Formats: sequence, C-alpha cells, structure tokens
Amino acid sequence: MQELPKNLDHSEIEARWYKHWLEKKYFKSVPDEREPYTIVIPPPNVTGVLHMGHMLNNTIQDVLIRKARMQGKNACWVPGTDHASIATEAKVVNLLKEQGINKKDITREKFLEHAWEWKEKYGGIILKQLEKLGASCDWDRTCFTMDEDLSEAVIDVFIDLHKKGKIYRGVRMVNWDPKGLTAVSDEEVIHKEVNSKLFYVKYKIKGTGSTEYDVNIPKSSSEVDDLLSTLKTQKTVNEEYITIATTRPETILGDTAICVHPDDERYKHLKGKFAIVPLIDRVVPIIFDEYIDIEFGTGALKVTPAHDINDYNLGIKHNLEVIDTLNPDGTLSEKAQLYVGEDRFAVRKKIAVDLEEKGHLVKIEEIKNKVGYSERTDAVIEPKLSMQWFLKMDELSKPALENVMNDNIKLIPDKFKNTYKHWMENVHDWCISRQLWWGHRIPVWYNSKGHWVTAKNKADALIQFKYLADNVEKVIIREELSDEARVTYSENEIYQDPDVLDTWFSSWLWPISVFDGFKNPDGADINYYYPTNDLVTAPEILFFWVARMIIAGYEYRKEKPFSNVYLTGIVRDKQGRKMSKSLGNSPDPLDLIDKYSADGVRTGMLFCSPAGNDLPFDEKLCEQGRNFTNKIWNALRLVKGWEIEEKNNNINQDVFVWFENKLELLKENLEKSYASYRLSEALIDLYKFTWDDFCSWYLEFVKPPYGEKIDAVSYQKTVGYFEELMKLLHPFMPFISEEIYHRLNEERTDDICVAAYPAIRAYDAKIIQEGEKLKEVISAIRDVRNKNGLSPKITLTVSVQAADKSLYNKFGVLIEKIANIHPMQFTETEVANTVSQLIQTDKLFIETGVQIDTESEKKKIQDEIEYYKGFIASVEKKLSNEKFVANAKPEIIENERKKMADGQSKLQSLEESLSKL
RNA sequence: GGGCGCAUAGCUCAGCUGGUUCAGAGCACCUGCCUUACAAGCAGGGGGUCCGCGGUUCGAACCCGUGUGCGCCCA
Repeated sequence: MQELPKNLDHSEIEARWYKHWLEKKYFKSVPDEREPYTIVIPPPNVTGVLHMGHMLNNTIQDVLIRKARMQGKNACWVPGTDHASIATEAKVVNLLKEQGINKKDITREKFLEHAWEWKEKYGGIILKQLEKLGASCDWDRTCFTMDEDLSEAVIDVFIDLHKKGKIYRGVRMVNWDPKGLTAVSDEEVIHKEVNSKLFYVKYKIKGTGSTEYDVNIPKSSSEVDDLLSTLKTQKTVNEEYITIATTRPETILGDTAICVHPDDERYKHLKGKFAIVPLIDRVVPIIFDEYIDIEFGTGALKVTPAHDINDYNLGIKHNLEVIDTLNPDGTLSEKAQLYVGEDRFAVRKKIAVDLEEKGHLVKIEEIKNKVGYSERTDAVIEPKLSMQWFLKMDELSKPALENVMNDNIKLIPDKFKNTYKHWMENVHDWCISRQLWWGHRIPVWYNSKGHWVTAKNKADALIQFKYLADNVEKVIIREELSDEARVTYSENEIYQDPDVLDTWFSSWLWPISVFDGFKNPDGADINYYYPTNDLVTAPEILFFWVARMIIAGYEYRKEKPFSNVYLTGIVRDKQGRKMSKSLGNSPDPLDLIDKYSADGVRTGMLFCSPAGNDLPFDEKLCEQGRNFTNKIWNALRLVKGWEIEEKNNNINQDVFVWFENKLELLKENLEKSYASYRLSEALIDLYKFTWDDFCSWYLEFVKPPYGEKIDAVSYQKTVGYFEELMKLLHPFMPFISEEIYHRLNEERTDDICVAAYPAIRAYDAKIIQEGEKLKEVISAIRDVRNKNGLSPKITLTVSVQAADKSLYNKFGVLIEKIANIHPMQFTETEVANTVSQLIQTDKLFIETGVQIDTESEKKKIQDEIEYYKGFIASVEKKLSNEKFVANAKPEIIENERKKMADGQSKLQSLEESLSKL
C-alpha cells in the first residue's frame, strides 16, 4: 500500500485530469443517434477577464452539462466570446493613446488592424481561465461574434429585416461626449451629485401687458438707462409672466414650448396662450401634460426637445419644433442665434447676466442634482439628437412573449415572468446603431444626395442603386424628374454608413449562428442541437439578450432557442455591493482556485446560490468547499489504509442494508432538486450525506478495531459506495471525484467523467428510520459521556428498556464499538443510580460511575414532563374539536391520534423515572 | 412616478399542497478532545415575538388586507 499525503495537492490533479479529459475528447460532441443536451455559453466580453459572476455562471453550466454527459446524453457546451464594441474599442483607443496614437489621426482600416491584433493577443484569456474552473466545453466549437460566418449572419439578418420593413432610420437622443466627439452608452455615463444653480426665469405671456409706453425715444446712453430703470420698476397692470426653473439657462435658446400640468390651478387660464422666449423673442405655445411634477420648481417646465430626452418625448407628443442649438464640440450653433461659437458653460454664465439685465431672472437657488459625466473624458454628457437605425419590435416580440407566458420556455425562478411580461408588453424599438468602428459595419450605402440602399458590399450596393435609379425613372416618368430625386451612383460617389451594429445585434443570433444555422439552415448541427436545452445567465440581461434571442429564434427558426432559462443571482460582496472591476471589491477567481482548489471554489459558489437570488460572496464558502475536498481525501486515506482479510463474517450486513437505502433516498432527493434546478440544495444534500452519513457514520461502523483487518466483503462494499458517491459528486467536483475514482481502483482504465450516472432504485423508509434511531441511541450515550466529563476511553455500562428489541439485537455490537460500552443488557424496570435517556419510547440507563446529581436529573425529567403534558393537552384539544375531526383529512387525524399515544407513553415513562429517583 | 420582489437563529438561506414530537440546515459561537483518515478535524451544546397589526380557518412561518423597512427593473 502506498503512503498517501495528508492533504491533496489540488493543482497537480487539476492540471493532470483536465489534460486527460481533453486528450480523450470527452467534451467533444458531434451529432449522433443519442439524445442531445445542449448549452450555449453566454459569450463573455472578449476584453474580459474572469470575474466572480462568470465563476458562478459557468460552474452551474458545467454541473448541468457534466450530469447530462454521465446520463448518456450527447452533451454539447459551446464556448465563445462576443466582440463587445464599446468596451473593446475603448481598450484599443487607450492602448493606442499610450503609444502616442490618436484614433482621430488614423484611418478606420488601420484602427481595425490594431483592434484585431489586440483581440488575437488577449481575446482568448477568459476561455483559458474557464479551463481552470474545469469547464467541460467543446473547445473545437469555440466561436467569436466577429468570426466570418457569424458576421455574415449578422449582415444578412440586417438586410433581411430591412427588406421585411422592420428596420428603419430615425432620430434619437444619445449620450454625447463633446470632448470625445462620440456617442457613449448609458453604461459609460457616470452620474455624480454636484452643486448646481437653479435659475428661475420669467417668460412673458404673449398678448399681455401694454406695449404702448408713453416715452420719448432716448437720445443718449444716460436716457437709455433712465428708460430701462423706468421699465423695470413699472408694473403694467395686465402684463403677465410665467416663471420656469432650470439648471441649464443656455438651453433657453432652443426652447419651443412651456409645459404645465393640466390640473395645476395656477396655469389653467393659460390654455391656448403663447409665451415669449426671453432674449430671442421666439413665440412658443403653452402646452399641458401630466408628465409635469407640480411640486418641482414653479410647476412650469421649459421644453427644449433637442437637448433633453424627456423634453424630446414631449416634443413628439405635442408636435413641437426641434431646435438643436449645440455643435458637436459643445459650443453654440448658428441656430442658437446668440453666443454662437461660444462654449456652453461660458454661455451659461453670460446668459444669466443678460437675463438679469433684461429683467427676466427672478431668482437663483443653490441645489444639488445629478449630472452625467463621460467615463472616458470626464466631460459633462450632452443629450443630443442623432440619426440612428432602429428595429421595430412590436410584431417581432409577440411570439417571444407568448411562449414564455405559456411556459414553452421556462424562466427559473418563474418570478421573472412578471418582469419579462412587463417589458415585452412595453417594448421599445431597438436602437441598433453605434458610433464606433469595432463591430459589424451597417450594410447601408449612401449616395451624395442621401439616397440609400442596403447591400452586403459595394458591388452589390451599386447594383441596388442602379435598380433604384431605374425604378425612380419609371415611376416618375410622366413628370419632370427633379435633380434632387434623380438617383445617382458611381464607384466614387457612394459610401458605407460609418456606424456599426450594437453588439447584442450579433449575440441575439448566437444559439443559431454557433450551429451555422443561417448559412446552412438545414445543416446537421442546427437540426440536431437546436433548440438548445438550458441557458444560464444573469437577470440583468434578460431583456438585452435573452428576450432578443427568443425573438430571433422564432423569426429565423420558427422555434424557441432554449427550453429553460436559469437566471443566476448577482455576486455581491459582504457589504451587499455588486462585485465589479471599478469598485475593486472582487477577489481574483484564479487566486481563489489556487488557494482553495477548483472543486472548492465551485462548491463554495454553489453552497449559497439558489436560482435568482443574489449571492453574498464570502471567501469562507470556498474554504468550506476546500475543507470538503480534504474530508473526502481523508476518507480515501482511511479506506486505502485498511488491510484486507479474505473472510466473510457478515458482520456489517445490516449496516450495508441501512446505507444502501439511505443512498437511494439521497439519489431520489438529488433528482428532485435537479429537476427543479435547485443545484444548491442538491449540493448541500451531497455534502451532508458524504460528511455525515458516509464519513461520520458508515465508515465508523465498518472501520475495523485498531490493529485488525477488514473483511473483503466490507471492503468491496465500501469501495463500491465510495465510487457511487463520487459519481454523484462529479458534476459539482469533477477533479477530486475523478482522482478518488482512480485511487479506489488503480487498475481501472475508464474515467468517471463519462461514467454512467447511478440509477435510482427503491428504498425502504422503515430501514432508514431505524438507522436514524440507531444514531440517536449512540448520540444519547455520547451526550451523557460529554455532560459528565467522562473520557471516551472509559467503557460505560448501559441497560436498555425497550418494547421492541430488534434494533438492539441487530446493532448491539455496533453500538458497543462506537459508543465504547460494555455489552448492552435489557431491563424491564428502572435501573437505580443511572442517568436515563429517552429515545422515542425506549429508555437507556447509563452508569456513569460517578455520583448522580439527583436534583438536576429530577429537574431535567420534570421539564420534559411539563413539555409532554402541554403537548398532550394541545393534541387533545385538537381531537376534541368537532370541526377539526369533521374537516381535517383522515390521515391527519390518524396522525394526531398517534401523536397522542406516543406522548402519553412517554409521559408515563418519564413519570416512572421520576418516581424512582 | 410606474412595475416587481424580499423580510425566518449572530450571518446566509431552506421550509414545495396550511396539518409530523415543526420552527430547520450550513457557517459562526460555547464546552470538551492533538481518539492510530482528517485540528482544513472529532464529540456534544446553546440560540428564534418566523418584521408589526388586523383578518380568513378547527388549525397560519405559509392564504388575504394593511403598515414599516430593504432591494431590483423601467421612466
């Protein structure tokens, strides 16, 4: 027998087994006659490094896929990454900046070269890290959203949806970074609370107040001043103003309405009236909308549709003019009329002075408000209107809603159905364009007049243009074709849209495109693997990604992309904050694996993560996982340390029966947990079973006394159980289970990774109950030993009073061994000077060899008597309640009767003990 | 502002159709052990107004209403 080290070197076995599995191609999947079980990975960001969220997410996927593989299904887990336009482009821009290269100074082609170079160098890191976790992906199938085939699918889908009339061009408010001269996504805007000024500005109501001042035309500047002061102080009787509050007075120049709440008594009389914008005298309507917060400011809002998203929406609703008063660099444009070319913040100061001078400024308040800053340039974000591409969602989303609501696609946990429904019923059109270079370039071509066609490439675009031109000519043949309408095109004239598509516009095709389902819609792969089985992802992208995959699935395959969506929780730190790179509160997963082993971290993550619930991460959980691997390892050391003797004394026969039944019960429970995706529960059951039932009870039962050998039957049985346990554990702890499996039988050539998952057989609940009672008896004796400060080395004398003696006949020898007692004796009466323990209806009398503290023993028994008296009374009350007897189910009444009988029997027994003391 | 969810031991959570000697697990804690697999361990133990209030019911941690406190999503 070889000497096994006290602790297991996990990094050695992890490297060795992962390599072995790869060599054996266990993770590889090709279509065959077996039932497929498929998962597509939520493609991590190609710039990403593994974080705790990935750990959780991929551990869950690996558990599911490994179990399916062992169950004989054709398990296929497709890995890959997405190109993450925004994040990657930002990374590359920064990298170039470090090299002294400014994105603006190089061509698009050159930039993309750098980007690809970057991707080739760093893009695979996260997938390599997944291997460390033990992820059993089919690496041969690794995909990237910008791979040739996947890209083609994206472009084809754009063109197809455009043909179907689902894609259109429209104006939208974006987060504009005036310093970086680009739109940024919502995620890249940092909202900071700052001290601001709230300017109260009054606008005159048109048609009020006298314009017929009886004054002379001023002839000198001093006369002008006089006149102004006169006008300022002079209150014209019927002159009326409406006062608004704003933090951004420079946007007044773009105002096209004043809005108030329809229920606001202060302004009801202004219906149908107009206001005059100060300084530029633009006449704008006063509109009424329930959007207005009556309490805020004056209850009147200036509406600037070009520079605020809410104002923009009001503008659409009330058909307002949109006046964009800003240039891309944050200076005021010609349309502002005043301060043209000056910076927005300089103008804010100036305009305040000018408004004051003209008598429009009522007051200024200091307030705190939130202002968005660009994550990259720290410039104040400017909401800005720009032309974008949109996908119409109303029709497309219908099957996606329906098939989730009818559970054709199950969300786990199903509480997310509500959220999903709410979103899908209020779905907005999807803005699919991004002002970036890295990504799939929009397949739209323009001519110099702004006519456009969708086409896969320039040659195709020219053909499209020709077709368009010919048809325009035909349609307009009778009239003179205006120069503007005449479609022109030439190699040099036409150019492609500079924008790229949203990254989700490629990842929504993922479950189809990874199986080549667009180019090869009737291919072997797509037909076999689609629809996939389970998708494991985070609830935060339920809409961004999951819903859109479902939409694409029904649009392009007329079929769901997956049957179950397991929504994981968010991994949080101890303070409840989401773990994130920017907060720096996330441990490095690879360090954790190093410290606690992959198995340890996997179980640590799963110990505490029911589906859909946040996971308050604590490194202690990984430690617990590691300790679990250590426990298993040491169980192996024990078993491997036994010397075997070729004899069969049947000594442990009843132990085997108990353990086998208990094992079947465990398997049944595991199956229930798996079926409802309660992986955490399955793992905890396995943990408890392995630690308690197997290690603490079973192994102690069959362990031969010191210096003795074990009989061959007990050894074989033990090895068999151990192997079966390892199979059950393998999906959760792939490395140690494989290692143990081989250590238990060093000649074996098969691997647990592809071993058959144990089948469930029937069990006898009575046998299990008997086992539990046996444990109780042993624990009771240990308890007495502990409470009386008796060393485990002292052999105690125990008598038992029991109506049914079978348990003691069966397991007496075992109890004697485990609890270190002399052979048990049966008794019909109380045994004097002993400590008694009540086990169900049996009574143990334990001689401690020390003087019994009668008083405390009495107290203990009296307390129990009190408890049972109360208990019996409550049961009695129930049983004497006519309504209970009339309404409750028969088995429940029967159970109450049994409770009553048991309670009475115990009470009697306790009273007997008391009287003997 | 609209929608959704949560509240059970010090912590994290189970408690599946309202009914077991039903209030449970893991961790943490306390006591005793370096017992020849494991101190990353062994044996034992204490600990709860099931958030408050009201209701339905023979019976409520569980169902309904309401209050409070948290969280998330959308605007």
